[in-house]
Amino acid sequence: MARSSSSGKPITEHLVYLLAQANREINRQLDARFRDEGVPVEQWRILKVLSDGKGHSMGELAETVLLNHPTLTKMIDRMVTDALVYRAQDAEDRRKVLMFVSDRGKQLTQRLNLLALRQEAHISENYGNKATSDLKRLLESLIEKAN
Amino acid sequence: MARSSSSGKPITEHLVYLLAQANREINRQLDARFRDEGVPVEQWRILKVLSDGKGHSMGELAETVLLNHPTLTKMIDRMVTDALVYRAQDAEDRRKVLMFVSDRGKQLTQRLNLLALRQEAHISENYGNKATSDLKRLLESLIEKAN
DNA sequence: TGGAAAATATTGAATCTTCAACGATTGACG
DNA sequence: CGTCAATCGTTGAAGATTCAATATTTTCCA
Repeated sequence: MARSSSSGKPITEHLVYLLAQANREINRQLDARFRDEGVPVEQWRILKVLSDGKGHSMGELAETVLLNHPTLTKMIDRMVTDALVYRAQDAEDRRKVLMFVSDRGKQLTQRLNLLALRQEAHISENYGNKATSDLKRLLESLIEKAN
Repeated sequence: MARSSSSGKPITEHLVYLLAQANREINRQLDARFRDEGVPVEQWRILKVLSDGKGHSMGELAETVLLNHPTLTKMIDRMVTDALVYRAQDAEDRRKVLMFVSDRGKQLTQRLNLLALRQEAHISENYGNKATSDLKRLLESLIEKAN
């Protein structure tokens, strides 16, 4: 006890560490499922958001896909090169750029959605339905409070 | 209902997204607290693990601080430059490099630990003691199952 | 023992991300 | 109206991460 006061509690007991660890692990597993499609998880997020067919501005998109602006701009550049999405200028506010998903992008999105749903199902099975939904609920409310 | 089957459930309902979002947010807040010390959260993890005074090999360290080997090697290079840690060859197994924290590193670690504990306290307050410990418990068991 | 295979850490090149600065457009308001 | 500040997205340079390949040491076992 004497010595442990200076070293603090172990890192594995910090929420910030547990979140990082869980995130890393789950993200990795999804990445592994996406391997064949060669698409990083971030691009799936982008595609998924755009798949409502409406145009989304870069700013809004950056916010919801958890990337900062310059990172998103360059990731979108790559996706445009791959013909997954395209840009259009917003007529209402010409500072804005609206992003849309292409047909090719839509097809890819569906394949990725399927892989993601399989992962969720796999987690629910191994980890338990209740635990999974409890965890989600807690995360949602943590996120809400954190803002 | 008709249309939503092709678009799948919203991304905000995916565990993998909620984890990413929560992790990003909490990590950011800690980073903000570390701002004055100019130390990224990853370096705090390294310092904290090393602060038991024992030598830790690069492999073991990489595992527990959630970095892959080359990333860790280069981050350690920077920390050596900043005189926070130092390397020593393992006498038992000369393939291994053992990492130790310096005195300067120890002092920094204590300051960072304090900031991290304040964050935890702040979260517990705003988010609730029970919710916090429930969340931790669920994360721990998710991580366990995921391996 | 000797030599192939595995384990450990590092390196260099390529890729990705971030930071600070910029250009263009819109909004605010004197 | 005119101009000054704020918003939006992009860019170029710097910094960090990753992938594949390498060097070194140890382990295994024929």
